[in-house]
Amino acid sequence: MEYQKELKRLIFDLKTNYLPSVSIDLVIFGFHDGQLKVLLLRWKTTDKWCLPGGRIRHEENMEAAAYRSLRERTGLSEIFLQQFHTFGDVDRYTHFSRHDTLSKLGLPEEDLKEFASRDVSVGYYALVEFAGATPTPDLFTDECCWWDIDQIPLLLFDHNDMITLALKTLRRQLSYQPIGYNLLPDKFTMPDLQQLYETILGQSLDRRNFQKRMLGYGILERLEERKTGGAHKAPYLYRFNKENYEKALRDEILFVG
Amino acid sequence: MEYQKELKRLIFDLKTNYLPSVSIDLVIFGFHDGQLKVLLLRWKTTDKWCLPGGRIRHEENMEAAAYRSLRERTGLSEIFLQQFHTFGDVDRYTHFSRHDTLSKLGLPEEDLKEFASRDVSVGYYALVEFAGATPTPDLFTDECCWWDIDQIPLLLFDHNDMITLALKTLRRQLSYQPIGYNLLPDKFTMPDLQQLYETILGQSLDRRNFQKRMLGYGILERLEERKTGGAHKAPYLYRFNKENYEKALRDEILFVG
DNA sequence: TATCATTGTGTTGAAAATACGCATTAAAAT
DNA sequence: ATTTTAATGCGTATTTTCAACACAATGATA
Repeated sequence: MEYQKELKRLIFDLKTNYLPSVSIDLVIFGFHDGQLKVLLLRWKTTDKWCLPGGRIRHEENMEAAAYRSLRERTGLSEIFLQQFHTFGDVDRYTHFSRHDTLSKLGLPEEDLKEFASRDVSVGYYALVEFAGATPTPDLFTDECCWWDIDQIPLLLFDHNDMITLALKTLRRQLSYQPIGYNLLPDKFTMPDLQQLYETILGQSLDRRNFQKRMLGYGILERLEERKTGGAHKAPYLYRFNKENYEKALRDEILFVG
Repeated sequence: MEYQKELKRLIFDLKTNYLPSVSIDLVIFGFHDGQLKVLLLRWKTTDKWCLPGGRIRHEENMEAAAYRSLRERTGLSEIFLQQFHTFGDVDRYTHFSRHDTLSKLGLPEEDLKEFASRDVSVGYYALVEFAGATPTPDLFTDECCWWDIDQIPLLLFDHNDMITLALKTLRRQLSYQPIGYNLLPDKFTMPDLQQLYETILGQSLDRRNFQKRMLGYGILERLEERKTGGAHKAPYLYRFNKENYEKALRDEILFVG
């Protein structure tokens, strides 16, 4: 059985080359059709979903490990990635037994014992451009795809809690840092940007005040082009001024909140 | 040599009963004489200082492990404790070699190898009442005492960075949560509270506006007593209304910022 | 060419944050 | 005992920010 062999090799690799007791979980946010989405994986031979994750190599910085996992699941690099919390409860595996879940992979009991032991997990959230990502499952999973944030099912482990906290952190971050650089295409309209903010915050904002504030921060460049094709008045296209955008990120200027 | 024996036992205990690869570091803030203080430990037989820390038992929640370490260093429980960041760089041991530092303990080379390997460390910060704490060193350290926040020396490992980030997080927290419950004595004056805020924020605030805002949040109860003894007009004593204080913590109402 | 929904810009009023005035007070100085 | 001093308690203006709303401009559609 080719798969079992590969799995064996993977387990051996994990045991020897990666830090024990610590794992990484990723809440990857995308934005499409006015909806905030999260990338989920379906556990092999089950109908249960979970967050993508990874582990840290012995000679690898933790953040680099998170970026690596992100790249493996989406094909993207150069992405906004932010650590938001580390989860260390013993009973992080409430909804479904971790032992049972892992046994579905067809692991021998000896490996299960070690593998199913308790981990501390560092949570990161990422903001990626929906269109550019190529969702790719890993060896533990059959399927990888986007889910609407308000239609997430009951997930494996404590992953529902992770998404909730990631979103809460993201919303708070919105109040002191700009957002959108990795979520929107290079050129976008003001309504696009506003819809992004509204989706993340879960509330509608006044169109005119929003525009005023955004322009006031000096992180946007208005292009001469307009977005044609849609009905009615054609809106201007904007682009982020990367320099000012990153300065705003550093300085943590107050934003919409 | 009794100490070597005890150290051996400790190392064995750590290897068998605690999670490998993960440690906890604590930035314990106190407030005294108008100064923000941090609790530091002096590494055995050296003049180098570091943050207190600990490890997680296999069947112990991570937060419980942090509380346990906090209790061991200060004698205090029931304390404000908050996770602020997890540090996972490979070269977290820049200023001083981790191998050399650990060898000062008199460890045999075999233990050193395993023990000096790279850890991921979860950082917590705590706010404690200065007067109530009893600083206590551990087996790795000779001395445990408070340092003024602006007189911290070059510390072992990446502990200077940890303090910087903890303080940054604390300052940010101040903008959406009340503070002081575990930093001030039971009864305190408005100037006491203001001085605490000013010290943490590193800037002076208008006395009258500060009072107005604080009273407006409804987390303070003014007592009939006044604080006598000092020169000039005697200020009222206040006490936190625990119920409202904790409600404000939960609701994350906006505060001074 | 008129219609329509949406965009771009400006104005106004309320609310909040900030700056500042002054009488009161308790210890210290005279 | 009286005056002085410096800090407290409470109050009022001023400025700034935020939220609500009005209206002209635009470009595809009918």
